[in-house]
Amino acid sequence: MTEISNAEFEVLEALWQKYPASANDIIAKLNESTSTNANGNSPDDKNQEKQWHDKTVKTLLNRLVKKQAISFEKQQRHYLYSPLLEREAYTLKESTSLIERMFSGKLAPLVAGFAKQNELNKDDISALKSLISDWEKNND
Amino acid sequence: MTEISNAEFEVLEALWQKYPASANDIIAKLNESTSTNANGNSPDDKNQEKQWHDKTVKTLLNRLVKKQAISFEKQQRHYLYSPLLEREAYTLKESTSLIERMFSGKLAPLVAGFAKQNELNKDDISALKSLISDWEKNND
DNA sequence: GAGTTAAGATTACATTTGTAATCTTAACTG
DNA sequence: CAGTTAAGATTACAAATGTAATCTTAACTC
Repeated sequence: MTEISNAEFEVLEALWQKYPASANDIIAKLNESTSTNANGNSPDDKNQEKQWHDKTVKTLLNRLVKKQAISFEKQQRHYLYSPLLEREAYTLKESTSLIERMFSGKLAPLVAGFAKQNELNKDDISALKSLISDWEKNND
Repeated sequence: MTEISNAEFEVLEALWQKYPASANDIIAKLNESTSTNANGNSPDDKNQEKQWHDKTVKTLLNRLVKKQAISFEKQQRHYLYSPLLEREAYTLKESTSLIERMFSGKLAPLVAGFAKQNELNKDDISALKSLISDWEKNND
């Protein structure tokens, strides 16, 4: 399958969150501010969430259809899109590819890089421990 | 700084392995077979290591210089290149970026994805455990 | 039913990327 | 020293990508 570009991935993300979805749903989701807006941000602050132009998103939807990453079904005047690609499958593929390319396929060096640069906190560690103990439960 | 493309990254990899290096050193390193050649592979088997054309590599070296990822010093007729970018810094940046984009910045979900698809083996687990215990030694 | 919208389709266009070929020129060679 | 060579510089060019604008036309509106 063809590669999904970064911009296409963001559109897919919006779709994965809720589907089937119309182009407008997706555009709206992409443009809704993800920042905590409940704290009196002034309108001109630096909350520069990228604004997606509707034509841009439609182009990307088209490309995703061509790449068979999403499908659509006609609904009156507009389409309802759905992902054909599962998020988990995609993220695993991308993760694997990065780890393959930069860490000879080994996960530990990636984690080690994080540790070394103090990018790990207590939560990360306990999450990892819990994953490990799960793994050990299933592989003894 | 500008982004490093995939092909550029492979050239950088060759340079990181040994530098300073001439263009020819780098081309040679890129083209040396990484597969286990000690087992009587026939010459026409499917060991299709990508062959790098020298012009291609030189273009990429040029682009890396422009992107300030590598430097060079003139040496008689040719140049000796060296990385300006550290491998660890680069891989950390890329890892962080991927984790940011697909896992909300959390490392655990990436690892969980691996675990779920049976991409983890005993070695990975013990490497992770060892990283964790190191981390805990330094953060108590 | 005629006119207006608005969805999606098609076209556009600059940049980046992969992949080289050609050009310049300093350096080796006889 | 003149000729040849080979490094790096410059140019090339198609495909992918980000980012839209324009075109078509089916569907609402009056």
